[in-house]
Amino acid sequence: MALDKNFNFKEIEEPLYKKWEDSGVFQPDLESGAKPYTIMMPPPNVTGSLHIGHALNHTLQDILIRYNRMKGRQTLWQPGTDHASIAVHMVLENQLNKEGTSREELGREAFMERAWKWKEFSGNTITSQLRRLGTTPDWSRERFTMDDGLSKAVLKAFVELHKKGLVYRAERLVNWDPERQTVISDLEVIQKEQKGNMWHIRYPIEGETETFITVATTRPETMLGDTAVAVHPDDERYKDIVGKSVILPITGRMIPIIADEYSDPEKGSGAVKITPAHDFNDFEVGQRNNLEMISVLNERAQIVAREDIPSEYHGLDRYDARKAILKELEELDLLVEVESIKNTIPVGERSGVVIEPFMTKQWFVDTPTLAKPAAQAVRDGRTKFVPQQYENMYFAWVDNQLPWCISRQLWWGHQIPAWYDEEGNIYVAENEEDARKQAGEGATLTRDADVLDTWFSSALWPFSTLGWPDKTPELAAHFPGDALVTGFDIITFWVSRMMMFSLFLMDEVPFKDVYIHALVRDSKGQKMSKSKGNVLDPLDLIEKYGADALRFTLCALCSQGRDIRLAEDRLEGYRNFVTKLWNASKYAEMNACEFDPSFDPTSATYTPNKWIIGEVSKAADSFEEALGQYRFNDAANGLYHFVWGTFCDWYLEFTKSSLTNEDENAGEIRQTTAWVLQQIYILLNPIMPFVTENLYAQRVSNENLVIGMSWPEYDQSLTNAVSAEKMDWLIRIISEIRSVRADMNVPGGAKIPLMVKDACDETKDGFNTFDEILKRMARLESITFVDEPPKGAIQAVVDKITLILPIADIIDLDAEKDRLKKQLSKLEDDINKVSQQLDNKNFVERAPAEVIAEKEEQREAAKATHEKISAALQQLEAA
RNA sequence: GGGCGGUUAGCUCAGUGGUAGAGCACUUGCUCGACACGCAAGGGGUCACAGGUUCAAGUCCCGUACCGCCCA
Repeated sequence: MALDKNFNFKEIEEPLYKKWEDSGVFQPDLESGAKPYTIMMPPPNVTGSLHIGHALNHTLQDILIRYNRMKGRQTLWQPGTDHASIAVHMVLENQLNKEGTSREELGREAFMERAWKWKEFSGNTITSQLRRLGTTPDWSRERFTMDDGLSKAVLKAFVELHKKGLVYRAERLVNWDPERQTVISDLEVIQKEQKGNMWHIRYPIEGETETFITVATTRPETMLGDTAVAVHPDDERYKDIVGKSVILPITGRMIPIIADEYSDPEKGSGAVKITPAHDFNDFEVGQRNNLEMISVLNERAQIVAREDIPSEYHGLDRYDARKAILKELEELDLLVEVESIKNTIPVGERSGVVIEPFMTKQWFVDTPTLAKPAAQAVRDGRTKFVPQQYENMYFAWVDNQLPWCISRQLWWGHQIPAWYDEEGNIYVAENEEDARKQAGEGATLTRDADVLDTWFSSALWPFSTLGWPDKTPELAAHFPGDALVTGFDIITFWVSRMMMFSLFLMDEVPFKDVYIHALVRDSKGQKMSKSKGNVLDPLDLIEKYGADALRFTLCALCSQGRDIRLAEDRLEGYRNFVTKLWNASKYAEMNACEFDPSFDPTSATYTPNKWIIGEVSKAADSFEEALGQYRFNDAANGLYHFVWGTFCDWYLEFTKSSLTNEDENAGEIRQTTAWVLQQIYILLNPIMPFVTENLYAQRVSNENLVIGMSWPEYDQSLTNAVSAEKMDWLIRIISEIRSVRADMNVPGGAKIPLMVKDACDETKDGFNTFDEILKRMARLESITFVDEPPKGAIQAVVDKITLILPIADIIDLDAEKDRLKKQLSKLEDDINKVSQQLDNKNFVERAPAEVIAEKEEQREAAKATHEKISAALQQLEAA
């Protein structure tokens, strides 16, 4: 069966993937006793669909997994998705809104049912898309953060943390989303810059007439909750009034003037209003000064009905209240100035709603305590970041932890395992029965209605997916993992929390290496986003160029510490590479290069064969070295260069005519060609699995899948320096002649004679051995050895010999003279440069001997070439 | 404001103290029996700027400018 004209990826990818999946190789053989290799897939959001960032992330993981599987490791790539509390709520509540109902109307149970149904329906989108990429996680072990097992792990972790006092309930100021009506974490709040106003308001001082203190604020509506005015203790202007009170306008409440370093004398009037229940900084001031905390906004960010707040404000939305208050202040002649400023406002990452600092009772994790061992583990090198510079980002976060608020006023998620009795006592337990035991007979218990932050369950991922808290064989084998592959934006959300929870619950780091890859941007360096319309959809790209091309592109562009700018022409280039490999295989097929399992590469005798076999082993070594250091671009480019630049451009050309002429080397060449291709299919398989698997099946054997094969190990003797040197010489001779011909505009088709001057016996031997190759590839009519060049010939120097092309009649002699002069001047520059160094006493005294020797050699070589070229020029000028 | 990264060919980027590299683009020439998604050859660089260390700096150090990111 002959190969098609091109690789028809559209028809081949899907059935091939099925073959892989059905073969069972994705699953680790726990009985094998082989050294485990484990990667925990960062669980994509269950609501999500595949974007180019996922494509990069999963391609890199798949390359590591496929490679290590072939290396014989017991490989587990653990896949799954997380339940994305807030995102799912947003989807479902939008649906309910459209239907004219709400989750409250529906009730918790019915809502959850609906959420599960929705998950079953759309939750598989991303996992099926990942299959299109050709990724090979163990789908049979796919987990979801709300599975029974993982939920059990969440309960266990919560209870364990609570026992040690590392989970607790407290009243604190938190980030509140008034639309979603839930707490969100610091990390989900984005500080957005905007144009705003700074309103300067006068507060009358008690017991004095016409004396005011002016405060400035960007949020006038919170003044209803002011409980102090603060001035700097060193501020002379206000020295006398510290300790007095101001009459808070509109409310008539008396609030003290206090001295606190928080207020900045340089800013505005130097006096600042303090609203501890509505601002994080003011909260701190309040704690320091024992101030009252007055919440004036409810959970919907509406003004509450307090006695000291005039009733017309009750129930007003925060922005309506702002307008009304400003109007009233103006009427009272208390608004002295409105200043236009740039300020930042906190916005919910997902909802886009302005976040409100809100006083409420919530559950917290004592992350400041948990973060200490997590930081130490990286400082000790038990977990390494690659590239290392990302450790800074990790430390910046982990060393400056604030308690992590983990309760969310949502339903979709893990309900907090805490029960309250009628007196408000708290019982934390894995189930109600245990809680009841703690509470004693007759207590009426109600469970906390809130759920946990999704990241709480994700933080357990490296061991909860393996069956923890049970002691399973997979947990024993595959924890801790080897590598975590993720983007830098997830270091804080996820990496640090896995570190903390893993060290606390498992007493071990969750993974040895954290490889942080780049962000994929568009060709102009802009972040891809739907609103900008510059999104490259990986599925479109797969449709257009094939999964192999996409995978190879992402791998080849993935250099460390830089973002990836992805343009479609790169994909085109690597699609061409797929085609190149295809055509080389087709060439082999047409020339009857059939794979011979009995072929022993160490037995090859023909020099080009020995050479290319050695090059295979070098290419494999570089690939392994690069991958070992997570240098994906080097890994990809090394193979690219070997396949295209070495094997196709040189080896196949060297050996072509032996095959057509059926000379004495033809047999070994056929074996070698087929063997090299077979090796290429294997070496390239981790990056380009589809085309290599397909070619292997068609051209080598379809008995076994490449995916399950062993990574080749090459005998050291295969890298043969002597043949490498010989072939390198041959390549340089051919390149030099081709270059001179092109420079001198010798017609491509013209066969010309070559004369060689100063050839030693070894060189003559080389010319004789490769006579046919030289004549064909350099388009030569004849090769002869001479002592003196004829008049008016082109000359070129390679090593110690001079190549002479006596074609005076077809070339422009002046152009040739110019060419030689240019070469001479370049050589003179080189000689001067090196001489300058060699003449420098300091250099000769201090530089290492081998460097000096190298320079001397360079100078000698340049001088020798210079001499030969000057002779050529003289000879030409004499003509 | 604090921190981190970047600045190398037209573009996108490698580069590990010892004479600057790749891919794409560009120019020229090729219906040579695998491949025009190709072959061959070529042009193109003040390595952002200024200073320092060193026998020797794109590479190490300091500063400046600009770009990007993270944190406040």
